[in-house]
Amino acid sequence: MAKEKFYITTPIYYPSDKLHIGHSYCTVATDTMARYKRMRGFDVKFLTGTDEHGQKIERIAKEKGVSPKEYVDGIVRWVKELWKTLDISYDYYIRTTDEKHIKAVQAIFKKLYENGDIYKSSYEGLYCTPCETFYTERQLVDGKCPDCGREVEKLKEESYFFKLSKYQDRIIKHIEENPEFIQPPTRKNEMINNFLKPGLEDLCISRTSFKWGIPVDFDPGHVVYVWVDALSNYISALGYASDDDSDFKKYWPADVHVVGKEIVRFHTIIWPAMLMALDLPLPKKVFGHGWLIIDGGKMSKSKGNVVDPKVLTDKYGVDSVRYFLLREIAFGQDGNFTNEALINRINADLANDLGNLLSRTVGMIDKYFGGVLPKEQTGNDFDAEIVKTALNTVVKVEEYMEKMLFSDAFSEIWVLVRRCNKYIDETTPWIVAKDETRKAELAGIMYTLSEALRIIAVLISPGMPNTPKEIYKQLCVEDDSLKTWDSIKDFGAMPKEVRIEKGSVVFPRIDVKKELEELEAAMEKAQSESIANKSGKDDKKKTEDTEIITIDDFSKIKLRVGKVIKCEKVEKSDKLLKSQIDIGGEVRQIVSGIASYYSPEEMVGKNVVVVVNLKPVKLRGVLSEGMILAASDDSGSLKAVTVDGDIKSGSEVR
RNA sequence: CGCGGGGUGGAGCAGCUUGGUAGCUCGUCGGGCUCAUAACCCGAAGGCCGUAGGUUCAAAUCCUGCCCCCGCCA
Repeated sequence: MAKEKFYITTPIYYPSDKLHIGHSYCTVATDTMARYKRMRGFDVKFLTGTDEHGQKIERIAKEKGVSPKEYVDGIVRWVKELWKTLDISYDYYIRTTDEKHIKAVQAIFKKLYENGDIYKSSYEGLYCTPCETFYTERQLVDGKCPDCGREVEKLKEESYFFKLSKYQDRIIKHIEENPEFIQPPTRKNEMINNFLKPGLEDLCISRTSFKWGIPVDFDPGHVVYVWVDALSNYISALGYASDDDSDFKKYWPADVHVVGKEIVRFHTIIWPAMLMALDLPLPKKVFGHGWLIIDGGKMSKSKGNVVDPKVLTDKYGVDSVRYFLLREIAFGQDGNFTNEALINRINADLANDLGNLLSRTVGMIDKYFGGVLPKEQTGNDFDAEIVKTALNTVVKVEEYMEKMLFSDAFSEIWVLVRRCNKYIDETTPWIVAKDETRKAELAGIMYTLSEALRIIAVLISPGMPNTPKEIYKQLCVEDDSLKTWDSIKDFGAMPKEVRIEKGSVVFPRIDVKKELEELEAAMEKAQSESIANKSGKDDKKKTEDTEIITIDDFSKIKLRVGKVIKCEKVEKSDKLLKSQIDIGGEVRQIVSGIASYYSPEEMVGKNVVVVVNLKPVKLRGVLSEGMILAASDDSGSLKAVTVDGDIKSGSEVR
């Protein structure tokens, strides 16, 4: 009998830069679901990839002096490495620059055009000529280009439009009638109230203002603009509109598109409309997950608070990082990411609870039985409780996994882990071991623990692909049939004569304080590199387009010499120093992002230049009443502006 | 302005759809145990569930006003 299919996808990521922990989060979650479904006997297709066209990439490549393709090739190599590191078991990697994809998109575009779902008109938008980019009113900063700060102008461009409005009612109906379609359900209201109810506007789907895209084959000069290009990946990857569309016939429609909450809209409105226009079935489910919040704010490259997943996996191992992402944050909601939370989670759950349980079990079998349990075993009063808990855990985990509630699933597994630790306390094997006549009883206790550990290993395998291998190794589970999901439906599948092979500690305890410092330093390094690159570029731009100001403008800025009398690190911040600065009869507290360049001790005694009439702000909850001037170059170094020789604090700088 | 999310013991969260003992993890304190990775097990302290009203025999849970935080990604 043919296996039931399960088609699951991640978004295709935009490779304008390296990916961060947020992308990893999404991909790890999708991978976990894919692995779970495979274990449950599904014929799984797991797709991920990259969305490689567009103006931004064209521009970055130009700045770097390489072709767009060369540029994305480099990033894609890096992305694939990252997925390898994180043990992502994708079945296919789609690149929008693949020939297969390009052909499919052109075919789709043509079909939509021929069906009358696409028409040619003109697109009017606010255009920044130097940046060659259109912006919407809302994107503008003070009515100017958000990128370079210059004026934008209204400009018309000839474009193709997709008749999104035509499908509005059908989409509303579909969403209303299929409560499962948008997950979690809270996102549904947002879509309906914000976009569908006010009315959909037709969608601009081609551009002439840049070249790096898929050409509209019947109208040279036009390239397909993001939506049709990117969203089509889910079917082009399956061979839609190609010579071999067997995969498409087999796997479409997708069982679930896992996406970030910021793109739920595209997947629940635009994508369904496109599919309706193509007369194809809609995906069964779109799951919008939340964001990882860093320091209370959204993670973004411009904020410089991007977390590099490789730093973490290098230090703590893949399974630990995967476990943290899946367990700490309720899928579908935003969640805080901090190094401290990561380490605490690893210590508490993995080292103390699971790792230690394995270690003490294996240790006792070794110590009391020389590594092999005898066949003669008797049970005890507490066994029933373990069996009940184990079987119940399997059922609960299945329920949660089906709903992609990974955090709840793991939480449930740990109920069993803790129950096992408690079981050891209850049965006191170290006392039983002292009585030679109770050997069978002791062996029974060890068997129960071993079997429970095997079940735990199977349960965690979708989320943690490596740890089970180590557990099986130490418990000498070689038979693959004991590693399947079906094998944990009954307690006791494992042969009674458990053998063990002592191994290394699976999750070593982490010294929180020491590790936190090291980790911050490592992150800091990775970060300052990327910030340096970025600010270097920006600085150059600024020098070039420096606006001329009058002496009056300049005199608005009050600068004074200040002596740093005290300086310390801002708690829980990697970058900030808090200085008390004497600006002549007044001591100001100023917070500055220079901790990577100066130690607090170095700052004390310096005569720095301070902007004294800057509006006070709170940085990380610490009040900053001014700003210390500093110079930085594109190699990433930074030097505070100091005064040549001694001068009274508070002297005005002009 | 509008829209969406959120405000629950020191921290992070669950509970709210289907009103009726406020739950979990970490942290703190006390105890137990010694097989184990200074770990494990038990117990305790700590919450007027943002705020003001309303509905109800009964509200963290439903309704209304207000305050605060986060996001809005064409």
